[in-house]
Amino acid sequence: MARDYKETCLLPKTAFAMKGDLFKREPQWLARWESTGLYERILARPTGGRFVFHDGPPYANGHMHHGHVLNNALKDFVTRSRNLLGERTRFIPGWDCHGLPIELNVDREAKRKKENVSPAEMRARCRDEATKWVDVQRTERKRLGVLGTWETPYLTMNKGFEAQVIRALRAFVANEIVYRGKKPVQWCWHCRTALAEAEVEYAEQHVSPSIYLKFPLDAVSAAALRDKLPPGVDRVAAVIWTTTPWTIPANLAIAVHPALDYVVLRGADGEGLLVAAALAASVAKAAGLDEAVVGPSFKGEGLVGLQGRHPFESRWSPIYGADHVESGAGTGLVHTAPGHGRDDYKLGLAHGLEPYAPVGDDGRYTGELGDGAKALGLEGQFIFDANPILEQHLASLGALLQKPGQKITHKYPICWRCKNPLITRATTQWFIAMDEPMKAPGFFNVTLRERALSEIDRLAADGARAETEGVARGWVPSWGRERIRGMIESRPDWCISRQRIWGVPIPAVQHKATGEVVLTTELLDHVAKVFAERGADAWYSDDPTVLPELIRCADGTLRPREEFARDPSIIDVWFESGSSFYAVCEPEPDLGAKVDLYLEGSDQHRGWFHSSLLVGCAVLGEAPYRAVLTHGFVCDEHGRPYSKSEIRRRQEERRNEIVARVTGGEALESALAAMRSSWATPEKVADAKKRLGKKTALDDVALAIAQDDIEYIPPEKIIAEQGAELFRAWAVFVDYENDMPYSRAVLNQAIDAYRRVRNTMRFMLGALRDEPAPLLAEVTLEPLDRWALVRLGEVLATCEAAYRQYRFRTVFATVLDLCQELSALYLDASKDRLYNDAADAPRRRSAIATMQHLVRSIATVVAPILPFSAEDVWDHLPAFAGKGDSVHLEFWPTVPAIDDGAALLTSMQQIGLVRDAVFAQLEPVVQAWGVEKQAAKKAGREPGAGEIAFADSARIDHARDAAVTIGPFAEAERATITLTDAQVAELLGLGALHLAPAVTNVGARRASGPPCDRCWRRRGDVGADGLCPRCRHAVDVFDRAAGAPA
RNA sequence: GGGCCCAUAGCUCAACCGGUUAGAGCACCUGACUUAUAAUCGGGAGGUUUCGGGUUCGAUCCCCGAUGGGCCCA
Repeated sequence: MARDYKETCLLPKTAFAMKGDLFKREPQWLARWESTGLYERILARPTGGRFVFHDGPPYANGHMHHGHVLNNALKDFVTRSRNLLGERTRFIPGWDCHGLPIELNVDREAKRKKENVSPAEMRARCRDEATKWVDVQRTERKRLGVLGTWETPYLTMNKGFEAQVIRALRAFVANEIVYRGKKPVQWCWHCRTALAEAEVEYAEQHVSPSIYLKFPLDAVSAAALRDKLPPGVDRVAAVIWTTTPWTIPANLAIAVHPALDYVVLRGADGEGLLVAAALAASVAKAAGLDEAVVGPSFKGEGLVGLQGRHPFESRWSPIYGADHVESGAGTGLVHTAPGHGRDDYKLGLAHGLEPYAPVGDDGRYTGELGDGAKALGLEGQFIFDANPILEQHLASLGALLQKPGQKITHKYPICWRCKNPLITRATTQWFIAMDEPMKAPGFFNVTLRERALSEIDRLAADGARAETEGVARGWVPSWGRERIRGMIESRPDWCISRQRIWGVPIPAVQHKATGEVVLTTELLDHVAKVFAERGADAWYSDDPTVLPELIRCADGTLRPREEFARDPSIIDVWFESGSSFYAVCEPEPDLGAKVDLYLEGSDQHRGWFHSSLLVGCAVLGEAPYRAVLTHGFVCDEHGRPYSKSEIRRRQEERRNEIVARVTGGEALESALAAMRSSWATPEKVADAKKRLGKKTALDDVALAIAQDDIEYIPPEKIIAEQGAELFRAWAVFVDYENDMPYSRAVLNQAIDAYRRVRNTMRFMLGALRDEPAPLLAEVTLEPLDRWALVRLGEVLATCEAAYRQYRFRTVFATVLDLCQELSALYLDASKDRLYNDAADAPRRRSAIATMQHLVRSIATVVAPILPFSAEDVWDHLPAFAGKGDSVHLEFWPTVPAIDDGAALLTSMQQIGLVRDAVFAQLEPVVQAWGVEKQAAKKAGREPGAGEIAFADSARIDHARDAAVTIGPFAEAERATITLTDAQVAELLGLGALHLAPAVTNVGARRASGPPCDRCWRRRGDVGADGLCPRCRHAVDVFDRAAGAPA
């Protein structure tokens, strides 16, 4: 019996596991990186440049959700890749700690315990609450593998940060664009505070009253419309439509669009109803009229200057022209209460109307109400409770066009925190003027809005320039410009005050006697110093030294601080986070106020990017960032936002559908099939039916199916069960510029891609067999190896460019592509020399030197994306000169120049064509062999009894048994292939290949001679011992090394 | 209702300026191998580029409109 030569073959050998077991092992790497000070060591490396990245602070409340995790993964890709490319990049994580959600949590807890808490104590509790969540989120963010200064993050509640916020505010004051004014703001009567734009949410299905209300025109006004009346009409009323009857007591005017067409509609009892022509029919319908009889139409400008009588107050509501009036819904005449609406306010401002808002902090009417409303007993009444009272009253006055009690379901603003409906209410607040010239030296009297807009454009222009250099700067993607521009263009003045406790106080003071309010740079300078030492809590202490001894009033007189009271408002948290570049980066000589990159979700065009831009423009005179990169949102496979509540809603929807179909008589299978359930495998259906048979309620079974079908996979579950690396692989597998699909199926695809890379690395590590490999310079490279290195060079160039443009997907896809190509071609073709050549054979040395270089380079390239696995590879990569203890200490890999690189690429391109032709020809043969083998197995006989005929009738079991002749080749084409026929044959896994210009097609026959017992190749040179000379030599070498001849 | 964006194979993504027959991978079907084996290699099928118009010699790409979806606002 022949010797089993398997042990003499140098088969792959490595301790690098096929299975990552990442979830178990990641914490070990994290611990190691921390204990060896990896982050500091990365930064300590000598580099040519530096890159300033600035973390946008997540809110320190609750656990991290998918969006946060994605965002953190992308940020880590940035930090790690810039460091890899030789730009020293720090990552200082931060948290947004002040603000309403935390305060409300603490408040709720205090109320539950019926405690009366002082502001100072309240703030202390809020600080504890914020600290608690910072700790939770820090653990979660670190677990993802994000590298950074986790022990010294920046917190907006830190003393130094608070002081810098005051200094940022100082810059606005110095620019003379901070003012106090009464303006309508979005107000939450429950939380008793004004809300920022970003704090407002919208309820989709809010139910409001819907009333059409008549304002009878005075005699003069009616006379002006005399020739517009339809027959049978003798008097006219303007008709408005509103969903907020509670604002009627504050009505001061009616708005029409000057360019819109209006008509008088004949109402009941000969009353004329003034409405927009386009809406006459719908108003008639609402009023219960059988038909819409109208007079001649006329432009709205003809109405300007007329007036209607308020239904229950003794005053007139003048009609004004306004562009915001629309003809899409309502009546085309808009009820205007300048104290309760933004457009209303603007219109009132233009015509000298007060922002009249007789509603208090708590949403109850105040004594400012008119006599008519007071007579109704509305004073002290909660406004939403007043709606039906008002409606009833208006109906009794005959002022309503429709029957009372009509409702409308529409989208309505609600408080982000308590979810109660918001109201618009004029209050006294601190504002930053968007359109006042900035007066500080160096700001050239440009308004904040103008400066912000010009900065947006400057960034865009710079981005376009950078693009031609293959770098990403400015707005990335470029439509970010359009988006933020629209917002800055149309935004109102910035309301920066909030009537809450947990935040940075607005350090203004009010003179107790005169009522004068003071907010000066002098005052702010003093307070900033105090906050820097003692924190903003000082504002809430009794200590008088928080204020300067003497405070300068507007007339220049200095008054003692005892005469002043401190402003109880705090600053909008968006102002704080918008100042983060100033608080975190500006003071560090290593960083500076100009940040290279901000990276957040596209919602931050209104949030952090926006507030940072405004603060930057008033503090620095320019945008604080050079590039703004945005990502989309995590969605399910239908493109819907991926959140726990959304998924639960869809699960219930699905359950209901299942229940409805089954109770409707449909069989479970067909119901599921009709619903295209991916879940409905026969086994599962059978199981479900069994459960139904056991009298489990249909509801429960259906819900179980739905929950299985539409699965909610929290990020911590992926991380705990599969590893953070796989979440990172997902993040890089989908396109973050758009919405990112997230589901079990997509995750599995990302995991498969990851495995592909991992296995390719594993094979090459196996080829190295845990032994140091020769360096490239120490071997004579085979053409195939030179080709692999040329390909590596191409991949490195692509990946470097991609990293510079934050196209992480491209990096991963390119590496994955290389792995596929190496696996199918290069590695497959190298197996023979790796396994069967003698250990020190030049061909084999060439291969392992190349593979060592490939592994090392690929691990380094993917390290920013897959830091754990890259480190795993590095750990298993045999030592070489200059090898550091972590892949993350590496710089961007290089490849030696390959002289005949271009020729090799051309060759491989040609060989690709040859390959396609050969495999296509061989396929039916191999296929037939497979069929024969299975038939033989079934019949219980040896395969091959019926010979597979091909070409010269010799059987071909495997491609390596085939000797192929392929043509036609022009001599010129053949000349572009710089490899020999034997080399090409090996590359394709063929026994032999002859590229013959003269032949007109592909021909294959069985390679001649018996196969070598060891390497199984038919080369026609097998000796009497059953081995080819190459294997004979290899076995001799092996035996000599083993010291024992067989 | 408004601003910005997205739509290519069952899924995730490609396709330089408008230019040959729209490409990969996964999944699917199928074969090989047992010397990468919870691995690897070969082959196959799969597209009216969401729909409707327009510009052009030529449109996935440019323009207009519709539909569906997202973010932000009202």
